[in-house]
Amino acid sequence: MFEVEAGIVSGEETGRQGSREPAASAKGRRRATIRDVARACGVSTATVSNALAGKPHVKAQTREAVERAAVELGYRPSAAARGLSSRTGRTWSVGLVVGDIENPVVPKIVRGAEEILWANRTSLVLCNTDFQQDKKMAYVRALIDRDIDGLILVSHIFNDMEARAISLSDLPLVTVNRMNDQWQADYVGIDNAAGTRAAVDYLTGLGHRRIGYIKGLNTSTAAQARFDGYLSGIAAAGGDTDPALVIQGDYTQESGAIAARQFMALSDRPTAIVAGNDLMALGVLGALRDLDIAVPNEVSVIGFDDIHMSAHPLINLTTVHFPQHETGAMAARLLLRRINEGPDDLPRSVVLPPQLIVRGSAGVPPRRR
Amino acid sequence: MFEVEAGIVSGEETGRQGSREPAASAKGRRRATIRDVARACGVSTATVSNALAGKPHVKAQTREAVERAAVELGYRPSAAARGLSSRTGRTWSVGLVVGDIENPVVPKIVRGAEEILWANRTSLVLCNTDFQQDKKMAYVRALIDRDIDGLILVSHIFNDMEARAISLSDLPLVTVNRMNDQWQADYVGIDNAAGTRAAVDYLTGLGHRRIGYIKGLNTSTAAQARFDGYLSGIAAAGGDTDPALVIQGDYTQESGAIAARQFMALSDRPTAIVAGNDLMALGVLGALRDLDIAVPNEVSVIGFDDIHMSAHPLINLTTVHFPQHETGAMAARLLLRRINEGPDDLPRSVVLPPQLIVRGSAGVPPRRR
DNA sequence: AAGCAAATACTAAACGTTTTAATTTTTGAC
DNA sequence: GTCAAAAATTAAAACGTTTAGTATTTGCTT
Repeated sequence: MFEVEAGIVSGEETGRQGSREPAASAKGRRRATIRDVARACGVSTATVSNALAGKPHVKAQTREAVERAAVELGYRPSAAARGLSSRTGRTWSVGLVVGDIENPVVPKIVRGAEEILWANRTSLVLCNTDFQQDKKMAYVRALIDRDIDGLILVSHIFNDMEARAISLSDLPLVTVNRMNDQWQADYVGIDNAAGTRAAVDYLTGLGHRRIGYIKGLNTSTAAQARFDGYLSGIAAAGGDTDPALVIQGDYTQESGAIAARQFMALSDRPTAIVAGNDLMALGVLGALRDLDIAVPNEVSVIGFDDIHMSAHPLINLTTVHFPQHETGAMAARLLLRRINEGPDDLPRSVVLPPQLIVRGSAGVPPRRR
Repeated sequence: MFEVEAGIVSGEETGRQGSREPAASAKGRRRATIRDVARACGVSTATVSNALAGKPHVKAQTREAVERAAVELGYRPSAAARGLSSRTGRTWSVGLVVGDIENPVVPKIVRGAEEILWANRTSLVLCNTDFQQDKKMAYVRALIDRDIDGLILVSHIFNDMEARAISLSDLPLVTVNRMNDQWQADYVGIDNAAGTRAAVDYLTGLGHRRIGYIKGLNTSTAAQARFDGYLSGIAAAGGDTDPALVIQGDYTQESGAIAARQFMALSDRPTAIVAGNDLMALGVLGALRDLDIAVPNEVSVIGFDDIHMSAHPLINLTTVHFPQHETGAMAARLLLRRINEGPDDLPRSVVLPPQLIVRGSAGVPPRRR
């Protein structure tokens, strides 16, 4: 399946030396500690700590000497020791729990969060759960063991029991894309119902009345809200409420393709299909191409999310834009805020507005035969 | 731009209580320490540590008691304290440095690595550098401060000076996709030259002789190798070596589109275009669609990477498959191996084979006018 | 030249583990 | 019962920081 080649050894041999001196061993120098710096400039570790932290009550001259010695020795404080010691014990790291990093919306959210976190010298521990309960729990436990400062959950929540089991009580927490009725946490997401509603309104405005909908996984509140938007749009326009027009998907491209075939097999086909996300919409487009059904002339298609590929000239999908980058950034901002402010202030919700992006996959319905 | 709604406060007020008892404060119980467990079953911390670590020389009865008390109190060892103490001081976390998490190949690599790391109880600190030198350096420094056990660099390397500056000497290191002549590290990647060569051979086999190539960023050894494969393929088939047939791109879709327009403006157009990656190939396809040039009837297009979208019926891109998941997984395996074995064994290189995936974007060249 | 406050620096404890070396307890043979 | 060996446990010393609390120096006032 693959080749393993012997690599090239560059530079000197790494032979072991007999001595076990802590000063400098065969394999590179031991990392300098604060004590080394203190010793180097004849001063106590406390002074080094204060000097380097920019605390007052340190003579300018001493501070300089310490700083010089620190760079000289290449001293860098150990994050672990810091996290342990300080009364305010921050580890400057947060957990980011996602279901599937390969879902195109996720990297954009991650990127948005990373940007803000990086600017605040906080590092990001990425956890991919495959949407498995136990993996999620195990990951969060590991994160708590690591004393992370906070947690961002993308499309995940905890039920009451889980939250209790991992004694989540005072961990700063932000949920993205998934409302949490049971547990107290900040939230950031979009108005999903309004998004789908805009899509449906656009279609009914074009004259469509028979509109199919492909639902996302029903474990998610977002999926439900998007569906609600569909229902309200259909109701408002007096559209067709045939139950055969709603198919359950699972947010994957394949499930979109399957649903499309199912719709097209109907004796009374829908003239338009709205998908719960772009990935399923892409599946629809693919299936329709395979079936040689023209988009939008025979069937209109609208997605949700506005992933990168939807804008490609060969795809050209009309869709509802979900501000992924901003969502991630906002989640990070809320989290840092809560980490700094403590648990005292009320949980906040930030609801970003979705926006219909009109491209070429939706048009007027075909004339009735 | 967005609405901020006051959240709903659930449950009891979080008013401060006067007392400052360490036992149980207003904001949830303090985390149980090993000392608490020890006290709870009248035993020393050393015994608790040994019992929980499954060390020998602990009476079965004691072990049971300790285990019971541990779960009872919800005791979980602090990772930070662990990393600090133990002689073998492992933190069970590694850094993963990528240039751009939004590039579709990256999440798959990340996912592959995550899978292996998770199975080995190691967590993953994600760093997104935007390919900026200073951000890369700062991130790595932060990682080293965190005492990570090892580092995976995706499409990044260090030059000698950088490596020295962060005293990288004994940090287990795996580079992905980018050979490193100066510094000693494990490597995993694919045979890029062979990949492009296969693509070019396929095209020349179909009769193409005038084949355009869009190079990736020339800072990368992978980009160079892919280009070398093109050159050797052209040479082997006696193809056209017009320098106008090679255009420098930057791995983005936009640069692919620009290059395509440039090729099509030529008086003597190429009959086929090979792109250094799929993203640029998608740009080519988009531009050709905009120009109303048929693929593959007028121009054939081949990409490199085989990102998810390339398989979509509307894209249907012939491309060279780069085993992204396996690459990430292998990188993690190599890293864990080196972490466990220590720096003594020779650096290894794993070279995975690329594979030409024939889809619909390449065909026989149009008949000469 | 003494006295005193401010400025500076230091000592020691704390953070939560693991590990070493020492100590106590148990076991089993005589 | 005695004693050595084996087993179980423990006290104490790390690990590398930060931070109270305390001690020293400095510089100014009388």
